[in-house]
Amino acid sequence: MAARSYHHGDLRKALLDAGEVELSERGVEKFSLRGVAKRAGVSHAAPAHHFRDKRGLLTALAQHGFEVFADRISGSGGAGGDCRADEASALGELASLITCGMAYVDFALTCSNLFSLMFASSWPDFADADLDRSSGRAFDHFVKEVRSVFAGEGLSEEEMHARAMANWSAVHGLAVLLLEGRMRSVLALPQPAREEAIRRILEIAASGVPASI
Amino acid sequence: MAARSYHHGDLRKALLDAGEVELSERGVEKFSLRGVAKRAGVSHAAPAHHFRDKRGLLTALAQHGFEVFADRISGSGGAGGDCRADEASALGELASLITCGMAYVDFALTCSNLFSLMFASSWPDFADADLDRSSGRAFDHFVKEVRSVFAGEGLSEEEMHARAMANWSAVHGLAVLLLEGRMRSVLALPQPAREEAIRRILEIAASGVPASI
DNA sequence: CAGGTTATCTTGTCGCTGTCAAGATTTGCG
DNA sequence: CGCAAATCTTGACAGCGACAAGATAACCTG
Repeated sequence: MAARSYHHGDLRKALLDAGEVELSERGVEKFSLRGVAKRAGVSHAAPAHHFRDKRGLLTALAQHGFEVFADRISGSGGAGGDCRADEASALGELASLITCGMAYVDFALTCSNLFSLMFASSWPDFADADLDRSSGRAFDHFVKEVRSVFAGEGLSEEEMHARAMANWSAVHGLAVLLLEGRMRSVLALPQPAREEAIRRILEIAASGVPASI
Repeated sequence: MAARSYHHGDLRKALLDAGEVELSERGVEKFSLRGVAKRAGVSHAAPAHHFRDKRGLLTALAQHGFEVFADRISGSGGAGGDCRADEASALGELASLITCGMAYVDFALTCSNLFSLMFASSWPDFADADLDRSSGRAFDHFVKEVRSVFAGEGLSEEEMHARAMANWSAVHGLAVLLLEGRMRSVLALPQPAREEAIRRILEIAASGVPASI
C-alpha cells in the first residue's frame, strides 16, 4: 500500500517483479541479487528477509515461470493461439499436440532467459516442493497430450511411454536448439517461413510419418 | 619442460587442463578463473596472458569440447562403441544413426558439465572463429548421418531438411532432458533397462514408425 | 491506549570474484 | 653482450553474495 515508508508494503512481490526484469534484461549468468534490490528501490540486504538467498529468489522465479509455461502450453494463454481449447478436439488430437508444441517453442523464444533458468540452469533448487509441483504439472500436461494422440493404436504401456518421451524430446530439443541459436538453417528463414518450418518439424516428430506428402 | 621455473613452459596447455578439471568438478556456474590459476599452481593474473579473460578460457574449453564431441558421435571414440565404422554400413544407415545418437546422449551424461558449457551457457563466445568451426563440424556430421537414412526415399530438399532437424531435435532434447534430470521415468530405471529405453526412444525418433512391432 | 515483541529494512563488513596496472623475471633476438 | 618482448607476480579496485548488528515500523497482548 504505502510505497515510500520504511516498510515496503509487499516487498516480496516487488522483488519477484524486479527479479523478472533483471532476469529478462541481464540473463541468468549476470543476474545479481543486489541489482534486483536496487530495481526494487531497497537496500542490498533486504531480499534476505523474503528469500533465503540468491538461489531462493531464482527458485521462486523458476516456479512462477513453470506456471506461466503450463498455462501457455495448455492453450490458456497461447501467443499465436486464436484457437480455443474446445476447438482442439474438433481439429483432432494431433493438431492439438502440434499447437501445444508450437506454444512450447514460442515460450522458449519469447521468454528465453526465463526458459534458460528453468531448463538449463542449476541455480533453482529443484528439490523445492513448490517448484517440483509446478514443473511436474507442466510436464504431465504435455505427456498427457502426447499419449492421447497414440491412444487409439492399442500400444503397450512401454511403447506408449517411449513415444511420449520421443516427442517430448523432439519438442524440447527444437526449443533449445532454436533458443541457443544453433539451428541456423531455420533461424535464417524470414518470419512466415520460419514458423512453417518449425511446424513441419513438429509434425514429423509427432506423427512419425509426414502428415501430407 | 621446466616445471618449476619462473616461466611455466606451457602454461596455456596447463590452464586448459586445469580448466577442464575445474569445470568438471565445480560446473559452469561455479567456475572460477582464480581457481583454475590455483590448480595450475600459478598466480591469479597469469591466465590473462594466454586468454583474454574468463570468457576466453571458457570459449577455448568449449571449442575443445566440440572436437571431442565430434569424435565421439563419429564413432571414433564411442564409449559403448565396440562397433567399428565400417561395420556401420553393413548394419544399415539407421543403425549407424542410432549408434550416433547413443554416443550423443552418452557424451551429455558422461561429460555433463562440459556439455552444459557447450549447449546451455552463454559464457563461450560463439562468434569466435575456432569455436564456430568446431561446433559446426560436429553438427554437420550429425545432420549428414540423418540425411543418409532418408536418402533413398526421394524426398524433396525441404522435407529432407525437416526430417534431419526433427531427429536432431529429438536426440538433443533427449540428451538435455536426461542431463537436467527431468525425464525421471527413464532415469529411475536400472542401468541395462535405462539404456534400452533410451535406444527405443532414439529408434522412434529416427524411423518415425517403430522398427519392430 | 500503552508497552513489549516481532517482523522488516538499513548499514557495515567479510571473503571471494574478475579485471586492470605496475613491477619482477626470463627468454630470445639483433 | 644487451635490449626488447614475452611471461609471470604482486597489488589494487569495484562488484558480488552472505552475515551481523542496529534502526524503524507494525502488530499484539494487556
